Amino acid sequence: MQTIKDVAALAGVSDRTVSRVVNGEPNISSKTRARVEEAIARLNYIPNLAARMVRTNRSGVIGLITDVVSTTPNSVEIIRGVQERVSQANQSLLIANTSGTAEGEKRVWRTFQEHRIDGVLFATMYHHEIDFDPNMHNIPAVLVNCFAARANVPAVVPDDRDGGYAAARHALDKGHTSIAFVTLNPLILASSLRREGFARAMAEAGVPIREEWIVPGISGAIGSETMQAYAAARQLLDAPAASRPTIILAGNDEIAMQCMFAAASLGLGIPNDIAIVGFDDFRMISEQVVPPLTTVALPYYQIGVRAADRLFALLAGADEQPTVERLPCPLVQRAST
Amino acid sequence: MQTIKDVAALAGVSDRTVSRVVNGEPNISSKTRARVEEAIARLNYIPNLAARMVRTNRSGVIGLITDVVSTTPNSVEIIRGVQERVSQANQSLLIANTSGTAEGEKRVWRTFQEHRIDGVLFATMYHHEIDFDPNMHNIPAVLVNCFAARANVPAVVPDDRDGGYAAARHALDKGHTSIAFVTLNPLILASSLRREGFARAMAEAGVPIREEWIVPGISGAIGSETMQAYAAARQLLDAPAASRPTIILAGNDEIAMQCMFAAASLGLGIPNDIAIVGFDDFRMISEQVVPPLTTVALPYYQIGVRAADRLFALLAGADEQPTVERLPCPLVQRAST
DNA sequence: TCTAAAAATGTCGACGTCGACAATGTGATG
DNA sequence: CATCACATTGTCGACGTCGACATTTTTAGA
Repeated sequence: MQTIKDVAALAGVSDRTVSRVVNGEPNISSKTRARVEEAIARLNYIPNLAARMVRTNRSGVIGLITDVVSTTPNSVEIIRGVQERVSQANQSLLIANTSGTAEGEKRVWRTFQEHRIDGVLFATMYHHEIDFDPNMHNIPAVLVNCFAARANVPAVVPDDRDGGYAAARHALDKGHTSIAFVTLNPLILASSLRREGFARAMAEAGVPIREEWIVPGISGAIGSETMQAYAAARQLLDAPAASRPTIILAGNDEIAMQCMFAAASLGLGIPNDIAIVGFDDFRMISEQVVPPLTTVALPYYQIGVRAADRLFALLAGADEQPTVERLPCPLVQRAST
Repeated sequence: MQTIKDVAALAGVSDRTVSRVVNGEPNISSKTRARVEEAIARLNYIPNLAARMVRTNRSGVIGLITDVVSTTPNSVEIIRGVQERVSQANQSLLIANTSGTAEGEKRVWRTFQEHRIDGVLFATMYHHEIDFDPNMHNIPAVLVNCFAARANVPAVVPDDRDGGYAAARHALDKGHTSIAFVTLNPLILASSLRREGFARAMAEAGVPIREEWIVPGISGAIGSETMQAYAAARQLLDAPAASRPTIILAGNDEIAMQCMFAAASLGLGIPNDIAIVGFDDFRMISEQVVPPLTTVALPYYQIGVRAADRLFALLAGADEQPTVERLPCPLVQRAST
């Protein structure tokens, strides 16, 4: 592999001058620059980042730790968003996942430290609170889709409350007042947040909430939950038109899909007999069900972008106050409402 | 950050001895090793990979190039499989994607070369033939979910033909003879392969193929295709019981899902009135539709594992003959058949 | 006990790059 | 034409590690 010295020899200058050209330093005569650049091109020289790093002690690498997020389809978008910014900043992205185990997490941190990464993004599959001590690893970090319990760590999360509000608001705007809510597992943070937003919108509109129409579509301990949205929806819908809901807000798109199957099994048409609103905007479902699903989009791509931005700001010493940043969840209107 | 010399000083040995301990070299007295290890632990010393690399000229980093694969949910499993092996081998994984553009691909290769990665996995979203010249970049490479047109490059792909065969075989085993096939976009390689497998199973069983029951569920130029599985399935199923198929094989799980909606819209029960077999085993769909979907699983995780294995073999100089390796697509039985 | 082989440890320098500083070239000014 | 400021280029060595080789210590056999 060619080194900076080979280039220097060919161009007839010192290696230091080549280094200056490569790094775009000022005060190079345009004639010299041209000669060096030609030599670089001719030799197909590519700088050795490792050597640079040994010298400068900055790696230009950002680490992304995921619990199992890189495994879960809906949050792959986070990675895309991060990558977008990382490559814009001419840095590289090292991805590792902990498999959700403490041992795995230890291994990952070690790898990152061996690489002397400049900063870390820590992403989780579910939006939830975690126990994260930023001082433990001594590497600038931004949390993604989660936030720190004790410490003050910058974090970027979806505004689930806002999303729940948007879903309910949409139902109300469409003139519905008989509104059911088939929720996520109540143990999940997103579940309560979305429900809060829902409740606020209902209160604002002065529409009473029918508690018996708020039922879990998923339940059980995390990690071994059961899906029961189909049964729940059937029970809600198996009633005379006058005494059943006219719209179902679903905790996520899978729940919404099961609700659609339930409606179909009862011969109810969507959206005329029963309207349905999903959550997450997981395209493979929301765009492919029949009819396509109106749903609240989780801004995963944007979350990735913002998280990367904030990390770079942190690295640049921009004194961004460490806070939890909540990104809005916009409603995507399709044919199910 | 602590260096090997700090450790050496604390342990009262030479830095070279510490290096030997760190790298597990033989011929170290257990007493010395213990002293060194204690010093390492006490100082929380972590080796500097960049420095090691400058010296040894091996980076311990594998690059994964994806076109947009890291974006697509179903093949995230590839990444998981790769990561499994990479971390087992104590290496790191650098992931980059080309966004599908030539410019992006160039950028990614440059990044990889700057990092002096040891080898590359090149993964694509769709199983298809690509134009890949292994000599161009001069880095050992294994193709994933694609294969090289001209050159002889090791590749790992799903055996779509085998999968099509498995689906048809399953239908036949269940006693069906009125078998319809709602296919992928015919322009896609997987589409023809799956269909070939289907045809072979039918021929072997001596069951004639009804050409009018083989209809595309997706069509249009790649990148701007339209989904029409729902309409296609309705047309197939909107007929008296005697003159309609008893089972539909779907080109993928999304198509299968649309077929299920079509069946429901006609008041047909699954699997009694009409059975349905999917393809891909994309869990978010296959496990959540009602009833859960019998489907042919794409072995993405295994593909990732094998690809990584072959790359390491290549790096170790094991003269694995460069061939396309096809991994089987097992049928997953659920309630839709 | 002595000797040779094997085991354990140390010394030195190079890997490719860039920071610190030195040296040279260039042009403007008086 | 001397002087000075500034632009341009070069020299040297260090970053942290490990390969090559040298030296010292231990072990085994006679």
